[in-house]
Amino acid sequence: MIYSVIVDLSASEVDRIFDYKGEGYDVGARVLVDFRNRPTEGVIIEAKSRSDYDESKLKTIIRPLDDFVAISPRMLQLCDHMCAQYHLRRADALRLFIPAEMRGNRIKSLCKQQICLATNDSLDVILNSLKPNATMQRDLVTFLYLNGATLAEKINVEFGNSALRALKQKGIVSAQDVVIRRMPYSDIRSSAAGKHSLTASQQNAVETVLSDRSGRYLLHGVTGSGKTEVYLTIIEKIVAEGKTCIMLVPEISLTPNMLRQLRQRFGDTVALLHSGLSSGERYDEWLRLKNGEAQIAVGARSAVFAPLENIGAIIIDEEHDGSYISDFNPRYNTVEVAEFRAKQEGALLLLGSATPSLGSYYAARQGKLRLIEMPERINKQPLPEVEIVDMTLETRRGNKGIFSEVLKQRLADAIQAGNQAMLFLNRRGYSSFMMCTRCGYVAKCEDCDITLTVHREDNRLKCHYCGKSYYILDKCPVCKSDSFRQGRIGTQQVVELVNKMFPDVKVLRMDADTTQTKESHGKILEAFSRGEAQILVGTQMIAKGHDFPKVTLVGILDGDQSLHHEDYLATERTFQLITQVAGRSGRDKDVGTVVLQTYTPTHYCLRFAARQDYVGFYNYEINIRQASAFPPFSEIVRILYTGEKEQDCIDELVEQNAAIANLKTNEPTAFLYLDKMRCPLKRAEKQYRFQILIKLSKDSVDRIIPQIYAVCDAKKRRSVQVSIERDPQNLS
DNA sequence: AGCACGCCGACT
DNA sequence: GTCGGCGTGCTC
Repeated sequence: MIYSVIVDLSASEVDRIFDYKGEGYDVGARVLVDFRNRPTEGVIIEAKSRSDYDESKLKTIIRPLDDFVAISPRMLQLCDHMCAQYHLRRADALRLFIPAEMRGNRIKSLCKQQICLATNDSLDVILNSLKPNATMQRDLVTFLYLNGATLAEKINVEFGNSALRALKQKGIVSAQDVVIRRMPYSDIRSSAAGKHSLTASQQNAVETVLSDRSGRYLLHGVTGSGKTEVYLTIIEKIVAEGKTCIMLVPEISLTPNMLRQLRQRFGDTVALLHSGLSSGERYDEWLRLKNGEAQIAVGARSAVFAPLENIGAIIIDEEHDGSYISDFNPRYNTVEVAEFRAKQEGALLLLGSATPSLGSYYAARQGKLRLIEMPERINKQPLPEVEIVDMTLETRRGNKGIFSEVLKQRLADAIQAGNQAMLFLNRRGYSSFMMCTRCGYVAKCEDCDITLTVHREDNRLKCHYCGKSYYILDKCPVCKSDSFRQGRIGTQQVVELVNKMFPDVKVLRMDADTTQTKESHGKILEAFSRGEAQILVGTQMIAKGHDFPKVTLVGILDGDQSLHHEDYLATERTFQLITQVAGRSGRDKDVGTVVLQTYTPTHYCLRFAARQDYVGFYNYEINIRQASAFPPFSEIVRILYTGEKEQDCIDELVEQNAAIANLKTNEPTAFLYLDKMRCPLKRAEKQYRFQILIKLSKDSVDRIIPQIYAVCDAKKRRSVQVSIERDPQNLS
């Protein structure tokens, strides 16, 4: 038999099929092959009787790598689809389907010694064979008789090693190695959860979704409307019917919360998959799904590749969230992958959000998704009131600070009342740049075209792109002046200012700098939840999904920040972010308030966000998209050229641009836009960056995309990397 | 990716 | 003379 093998090497030059001889292998199995005289891992993607290659030169597969078929036929199909859709290398796409630790033979099953009784005699018989004064041994035997097999480590602690050794010697007990399953967050246990009563709109949502088990739904529910309970009820129903489910949340930090709720309901049938687990945990959880021990997979975007069969439902919470789009090799869109899998399996697909992406809501309006609205919070709590504060007026009144008078007052009120407040600023560090006041020199990263951010805690300048850190400047390297001006305020400085305003109030900060270690994220949130601090300052990290009943005030310090980017997604993102942040306020009995500070108070995005009027925003924005032919009315394609040699990048770009211009002449109506340019981020991590931007009419995409891929595949220079992004989320 | 092959500059 | 730079070609 001839087998087509994809070798596990990530390079465009080996991204093709290599044929090997062998006998008795399954398609989808991982195998070891001799590639270029070195043992290399690969995956069999096809079995055939003939090869196009000279068959006498074929090598033989060395051996199988696992005792099971790692990738199911359906997953191979998905892999094919993704390679065609996103122009991925096979090896990169295949890696998504297998936990990393399986590659390179790195799996270590956790083995521990287990002790059990070696005879079937009754307890009395065993005890009679022991000396009456051997109390430890008698206790241990009794314990094992009552409790059954127990881990040796536990017995050593409770009964001592000598008793155990003596009993082993006598042949009364025996030891064997057992494989222990590592369980992430093992402290989160199932508990007897009471019956959950649903509100009328939750009930309606559940019934609608379950009415068509292979339907596609968009659940639009305002913040605090109880979407999670809808998800859980649906999962309960689907699992009861013997099917499996995938539940996705936007980021790792939100998994413990979702896991807790799932384990409470479904116990050990839940498996967690995300990159924050230890490698052992991840492998064990993956295997539990693979062999059917667990039926529910929960996790961040990679969990969409959970090795489940017979899937009944795929649920994506906060579907608008940018983290569902992988913008790094391999690039893919989780929602699209989920759609493909749901279709394959005849499963239902449920997208949920308080602020659906424009594309999803448009699809729903077009009837491609069934729209379910949950317009009210549970128990009819009002949505928070949003006050827009015009910061230009504050400045004119002489207030140059970052806090408006209104916000200061509201903060003081909240503290006085013993409530909690959150301050949101999407800029970490102390201040955004350091500039010489005499010559205008601004400190930049050596490897990136990025101005360095001042960090006061460790007194360094840091590049927020590559992470490189530098000494803070005491003299301007150009004109030797020692006078500097600092840029816009970041979260570190906000904490400092709040401490000055309210010296007795405890403040916590949550941003990428304070959440470097694995658990720090949860620790900060728990501390705030327990009331250890009254104010939480943070970046967009604090915007998502967390529920703090005592928060009655949310301050958005710079509502404009993400608004005035020139990319077409800026307003959509700003709306989502502000709505999500505002939704943190007033989740319990007290009405929440939100103070939204901005220099452009009349901007439609902020007006709609302040009223939490998603549909109003949608209608306005979708008109703009239609008028300007931006997605979802077209598709943007970006071809990115990166490399350390600037001229090589330019040469490659110019050649390929000519080829694409050629395509355009043949298909003038397909190309709504075509241009080449240096990227706004000119250089990153020592690599120069250039791009071709293309806007394709929706109906021509499927025809044109393969032609564009072909142009890029004809790349000539080895020093240049070419990557293609469909509907890129950031154009930097 | 990773390695061998092959062709030019600056050293013991 | 030769050590070593990295452009080029190839892997079933």
